Amino acid sequence: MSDLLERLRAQGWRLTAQRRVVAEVLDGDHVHLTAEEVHARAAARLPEISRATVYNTLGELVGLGEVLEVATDGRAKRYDPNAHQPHHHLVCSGCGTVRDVHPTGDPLAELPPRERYGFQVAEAEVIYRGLCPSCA
Amino acid sequence: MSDLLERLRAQGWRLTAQRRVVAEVLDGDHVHLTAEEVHARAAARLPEISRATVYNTLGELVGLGEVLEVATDGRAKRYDPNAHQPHHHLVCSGCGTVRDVHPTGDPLAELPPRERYGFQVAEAEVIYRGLCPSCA
DNA sequence: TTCTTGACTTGGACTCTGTCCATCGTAGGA
DNA sequence: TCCTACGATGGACAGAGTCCAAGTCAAGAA
Repeated sequence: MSDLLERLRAQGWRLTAQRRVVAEVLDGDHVHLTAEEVHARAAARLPEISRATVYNTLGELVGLGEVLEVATDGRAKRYDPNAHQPHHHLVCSGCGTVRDVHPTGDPLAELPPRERYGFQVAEAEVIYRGLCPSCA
Repeated sequence: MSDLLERLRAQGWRLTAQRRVVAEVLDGDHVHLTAEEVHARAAARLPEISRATVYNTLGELVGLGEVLEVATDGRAKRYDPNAHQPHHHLVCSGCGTVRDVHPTGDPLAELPPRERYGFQVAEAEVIYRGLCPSCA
């Protein structure tokens, strides 16, 4: 986590209380918060923090490759701090819980050239859907 | 297409001009329109059709399994009439164009039991991202 | 330590996507 | 042809996210 703050600082990021709190809120495993959730948790520590700042900061972290944006449903995007280890997502259709998962095989390698339509394919994102133990 | 209308009628669907136009707009291959786009095209043929009706009809078609909902970006959902042949999607990060693709291998089979966290996994959805020939 | 300045934050207005609801219209069976 | 329940309408509303003008402050300079 402090690694993250150091890396950001090294890239010329100005370190403000707001940015620090947002980064701290995103720390941990299997964290997939929506922007509103990030704002709520950040506001618990820094009550004056604004929604706009949370959106700005999340957008910057995504741009810097430190956080991933995941659209698990048609609703709010979720933010995943596990950006340096390749993985995919398992989502509960009932409650929306998200887990990071590591399938065998590489989906990118499984798309034959003739199925690429001349695209320069850069990445593959897999979302598994099902019911979690509590919802089943 | 008329097959679709027949199937729907067989399921007790009341056939109105509005529903027919929405179904017609969705006819074809590699069709991935947003609700607004469906509305615009439907309104070209039936000017009085309302947004609410388009949303209702799309929702019903999805519920009946005749159309798939695809969230390719954080923005509007897209509606894919190719619901009876399993496939995934290739999305251009530049212009948002979507193509249906058929990778080899089955992503579901590639998720080991210990990576399922007790979930009853029902489906896997793969989105390939890259740049289309025009955007590259 | 204090000053300076440009980057950052704020909050409110705004946009986009989608849902809801009361009312009106009509498909299709009797 | 008539009836009526199902479907359509449009306007209000809600959720998620963006934009902007004005105020604030981190961090380098003196």
